Amino acid sequence: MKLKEVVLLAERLKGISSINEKVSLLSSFLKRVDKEEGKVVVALLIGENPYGKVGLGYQSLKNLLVLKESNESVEVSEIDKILKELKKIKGSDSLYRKLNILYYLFRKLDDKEREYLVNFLIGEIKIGANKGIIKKAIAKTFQISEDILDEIILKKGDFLQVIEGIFKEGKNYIEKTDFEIFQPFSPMLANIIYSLDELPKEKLACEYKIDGIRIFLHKKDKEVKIFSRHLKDITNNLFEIAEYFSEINGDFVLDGEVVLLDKENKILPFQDMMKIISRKERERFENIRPFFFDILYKNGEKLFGIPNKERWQILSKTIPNNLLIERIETDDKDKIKRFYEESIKRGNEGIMIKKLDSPYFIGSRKKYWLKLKNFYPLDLVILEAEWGHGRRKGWLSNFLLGCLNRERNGFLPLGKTFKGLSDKEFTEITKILLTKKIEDKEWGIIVRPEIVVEVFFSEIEKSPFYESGYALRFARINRIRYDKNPYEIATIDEIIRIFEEERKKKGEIDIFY
DNA sequence: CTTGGCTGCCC
DNA sequence: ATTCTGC
DNA sequence: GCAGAATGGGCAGCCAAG
Repeated sequence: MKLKEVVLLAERLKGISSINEKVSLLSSFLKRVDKEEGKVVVALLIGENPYGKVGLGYQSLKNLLVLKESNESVEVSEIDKILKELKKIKGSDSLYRKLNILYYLFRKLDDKEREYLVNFLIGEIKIGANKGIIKKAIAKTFQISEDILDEIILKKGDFLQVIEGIFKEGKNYIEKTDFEIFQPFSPMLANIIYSLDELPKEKLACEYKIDGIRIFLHKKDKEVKIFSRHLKDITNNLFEIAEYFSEINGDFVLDGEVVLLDKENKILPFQDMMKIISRKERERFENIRPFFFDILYKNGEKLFGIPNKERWQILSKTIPNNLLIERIETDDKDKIKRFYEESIKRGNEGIMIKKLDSPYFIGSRKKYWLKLKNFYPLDLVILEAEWGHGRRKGWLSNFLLGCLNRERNGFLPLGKTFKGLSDKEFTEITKILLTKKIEDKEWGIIVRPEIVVEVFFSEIEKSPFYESGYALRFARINRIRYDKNPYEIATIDEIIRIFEEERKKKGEIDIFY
């Protein structure tokens, strides 16, 4: 199979909107793909390097795009080899050596192939045929039911590994595949809600939502491995937890969240925690603290399918109780409200709300888990706006927000947001902002600070980048305040006040014993 | 040896 | 991580 | 109801350049 054929297919897929049509085109294409090439062809289509990220982004690769066009044909198996090679290159001059390999490859390609490969390497393939569509096509090609395929992918946790297995072994692969301990799987995720009125009317589990790092802890005999939300092995970053658990009875897989505590057992702010935890080498930290809320495997038995309530009971009997997340089970909305308020008071992000009878759905965001998070409103002004890309082409779609400075005669930046506006509002705000333009830039425009927007955000962080010294976390625009002028917006003193109050709240936390 | 750009990965 | 949109 | 696209702040680590 030639690379050119894959690129051509991708181009055709881009132009098709019907899912069925995409699937049948893909399916007839995949039938022509050799057993050994299956993995790399699918990898090219979904834009995921089977050997992992190679440390090259657009800035490093852009020069390869301007080479003189050629038209030799390159086999996908050659691409496969090169991807493997790139992954191995490390150390001094590595950038040069990587680009050198790519240079010899790119010399043989035409412009379309080059553009495609660059997008592939930086993880920006967008042809409207991602894993979901490929899954349907594979199911059709190999006559496997979609549900079974789903199950296998979730159990193995690695999409391309499953694709390779199916190409090489067909239906036999399906029969012998099952969940194994130490093999990470994607986390179950939650949908956001904004008010308790959105709750289903039934008895529910509510848990504190702590602002830390999601972890999966696998243990068998004395061996422990810890994985992150994106399946990275972070055992070394959390060695204290691994050591602690290796002495606990039983084999199991746990789902939880980890934070650091200061000397008074208060949770450190997210930024401070990241500074310590993400270091490769660091001193032992006594107050590293995991909280667990789920168990998916115990002593040889998989627990994905049993109800949440039962998993919680098993979890309670498996680990020391002070490592369980704070949790209540109730159908009383007032109780939930008080639980939420208490969680916020203690400096947490909010609460998780879970259906008691729901299984653990690996890797999917369904309605069985909900999250309710705290946020603040502020009126701010737009200082700059950036042109959007892709489906946002032609709109100003990313806005630098500012607050008033102390003397009330200027504005200070607090970070950007691209969230909250509908397509219609983007059209509208683009028109308005263009009338306020001071200066054209390659990336967008600088505007007179006159458009006031109401912004919701979850937290204020210290910023080493923005002039104000602060930045908003998870900012989104709630509405355009046509009624307000820029001298009525939030001041930097207000920002600092909220920041300090938040930190004080963190000081109030004491759920440890 | 220091600085700064880029990447990957936390949220 | 959040948000909106198209299917 | 879900997947996909567009894009946020900030950290450490790695490498290139000065």
